[in-house]
Amino acid sequence: MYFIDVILPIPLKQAFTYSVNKDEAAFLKQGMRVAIPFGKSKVYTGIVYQVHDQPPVGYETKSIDHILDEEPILTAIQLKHWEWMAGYYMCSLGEVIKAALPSAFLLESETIIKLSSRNFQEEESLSDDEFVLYEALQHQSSLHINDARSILDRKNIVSIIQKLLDKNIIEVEETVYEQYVPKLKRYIKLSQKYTSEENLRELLDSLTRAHKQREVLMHLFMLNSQTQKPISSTALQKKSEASAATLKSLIDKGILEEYFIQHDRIEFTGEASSEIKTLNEAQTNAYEEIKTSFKINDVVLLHGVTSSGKTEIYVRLIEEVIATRKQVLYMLPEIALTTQLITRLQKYFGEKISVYHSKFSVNERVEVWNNVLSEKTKAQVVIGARSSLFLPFKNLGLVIVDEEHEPSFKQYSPAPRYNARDSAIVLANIQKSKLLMGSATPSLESYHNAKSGKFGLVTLKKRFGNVLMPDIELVDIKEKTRKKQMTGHFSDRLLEEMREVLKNSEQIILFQNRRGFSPVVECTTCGVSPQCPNCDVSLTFHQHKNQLRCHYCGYHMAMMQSCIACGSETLDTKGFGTEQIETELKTLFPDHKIARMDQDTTKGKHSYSKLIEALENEEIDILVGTQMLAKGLDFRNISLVGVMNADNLLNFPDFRAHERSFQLLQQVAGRAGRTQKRGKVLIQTYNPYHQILKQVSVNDYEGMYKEQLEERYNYKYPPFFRTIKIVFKDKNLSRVQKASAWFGQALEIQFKENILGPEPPPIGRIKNKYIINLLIKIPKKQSLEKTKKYIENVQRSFNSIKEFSSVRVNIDVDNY
DNA sequence: AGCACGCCGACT
DNA sequence: GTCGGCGTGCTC
Repeated sequence: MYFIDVILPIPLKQAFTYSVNKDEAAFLKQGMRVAIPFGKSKVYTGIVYQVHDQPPVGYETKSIDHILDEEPILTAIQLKHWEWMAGYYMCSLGEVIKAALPSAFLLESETIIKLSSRNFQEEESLSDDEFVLYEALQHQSSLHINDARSILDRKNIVSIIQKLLDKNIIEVEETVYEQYVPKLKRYIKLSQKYTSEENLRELLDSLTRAHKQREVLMHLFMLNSQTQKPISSTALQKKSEASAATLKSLIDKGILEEYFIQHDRIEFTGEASSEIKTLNEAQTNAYEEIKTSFKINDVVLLHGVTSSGKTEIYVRLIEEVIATRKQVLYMLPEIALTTQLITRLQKYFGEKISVYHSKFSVNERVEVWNNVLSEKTKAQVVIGARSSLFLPFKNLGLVIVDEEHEPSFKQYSPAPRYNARDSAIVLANIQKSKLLMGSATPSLESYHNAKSGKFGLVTLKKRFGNVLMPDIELVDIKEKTRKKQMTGHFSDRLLEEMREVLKNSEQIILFQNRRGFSPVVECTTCGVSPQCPNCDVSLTFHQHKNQLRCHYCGYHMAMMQSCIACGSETLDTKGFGTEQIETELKTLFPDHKIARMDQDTTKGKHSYSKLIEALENEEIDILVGTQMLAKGLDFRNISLVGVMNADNLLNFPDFRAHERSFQLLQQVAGRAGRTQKRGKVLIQTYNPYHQILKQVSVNDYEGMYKEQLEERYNYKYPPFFRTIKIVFKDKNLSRVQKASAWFGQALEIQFKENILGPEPPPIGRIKNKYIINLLIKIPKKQSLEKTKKYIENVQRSFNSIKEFSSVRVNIDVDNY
């Protein structure tokens, strides 16, 4: 007897054992996919973990459905990395697999209903619904379970299907199908029998009356003489201006033959056109320093101010690594994966670059995956978002984590709640590869690691081409309001600068860290503002649709005319967002082109790049936007950046709020003046004496670092303490309170004062679930391993308490 | 996580 | 009386 242990993409920690026959056992290897029956009626895709001959005790094994792969689709090294992730982030290996594999690899079964082969006569014995289904099956040979649902227009159809099954009228089948469909491209060639000159002449003579067809043939010959490559049907059609019908009739006559070749969906056809730029002195120094540092450090942090030309240094390093035939992973936050950067890299590396991120279709992802797995040159350099660290690299030489400080490298939900930057360090270590992280504003942890000698540190202080750092000015809007020098949300200083810039026909970016028109609607009579029925938040007003929306659950309703509570029509909007700034701008500068960039205006697939393009072509004078503006955009002609209100950043209830504000403001400021002229940045605030704002205005990263580090030390936060957050959710408030209190007490026995909470987060209810948090602070000298073990034990006891069985518990390791 | 099984209230 | 709501427990 032979068995395989299979990992399923579900949050269960154990592997499942299935029986296989001798041939299967000989064929199967770790990392192949198998379709297996699971539970009463499901078929899942599992990953083979181990093939062995030890029968399990205590249960009967099922046998597998079928094998899905010829070769393993993942490597032993990957599994090792994933197991580390599962252990470190306290989740199941299955959850890691679910996040790691392109969804096209993980098939699930679907129920198909068919008419039974047996003849059935007594139609009158059927109920109405049964008869409708029966009749539908007379016309269609098989039905999808969802089809059946829509035919009957009801949710629960299982009972009806069950009855039909009992009466032997229908049969059901579970089918699994491969989602990945290779893309085939059609090519045309002349049929074999016309290769001889004689036959060919005869053929052409016979076509004297069919002008169109003759034309097509002539063009085919022409194309054939021009290139050795196969002629695609689309190219031929285009050249000869023939219709698909003409082509088809030639094929039908047997004159032409069609054939298909499998193609990758994403293909870069251009050549590497640009020479890699020569580095300036500062860059060369940094480059040399990185290389020296790599000799003793596996991880190096490159701290380079905005637009100091970090990318060129990366390019040089990548070039060097791929020359040794090794693979390179270049990770970026999702938002920075703009076409701008990709085209730039393609110009250097041509078709050696593959892109991998969530905007790509499942099929495209499978192709990149397979190319990496088989070490194709076209995937020698992969540029991608956080999930690209799951790709099956075999021979990784360099990992670059750009914009290392970006919060989007951390996945919060669902599990695995991993930090891609940290996981990449482990990946590089397993792969014996070097890792370079870069940022203009490194995260405190990374900078601390570099300062304390754990990472190498290389600094780049000058902007490229000796462009000056922007001139940053703080504007006190409290005083401006008092002196009545505000027009809407614009101070006289900001307007003054804006006019100046527009006069010189240069461009302006305005930054407002809040989307929507105005977050809150409030009744000035009774003070009530409309709340989301499912979450503990106020609804926000969106002008263009004239509706109120919840950002957490998507609930929306039409904007009301009068207050729901008191009925008076004294509704006012409080706070302000990008949409309102845009509206104000239109009245202030009616002759200028104004655009807005936020989640609402960049929903469409190309809307983002369209906006960027319009900005580059200087079709936009003023761009208003959110966070998005701060990430990796590179514009020539922006000479003024305005921050509408810096305070709502600073007042965020999080231990990183100050660090984040500094980073964000620095990044936004970095958008200004990327050419010779010195850029101007105006930051409007109610509190111009805030330390962080002062530090931003004089570019004092070092000062910010020192001060924040001290605060972290005093308040026991990273990098001095690690934290693990445990989140409890339930739709019953008192039940979560009780459950979290129980859990908290159990932890306190061991960790004493290092347990914070349980306490509800600022938003205590989302999607009708009440939330309570518990935070564990772990001193450096306390073993992380043992701490997690202890938490696991507590959780085990917790799970055995029936009263708490409905409470969801999420554990988030390094929840920052 | 799904998903079936089982028990209890609102209706054709 | 059934339909369909959700709590409970299991999956090799």
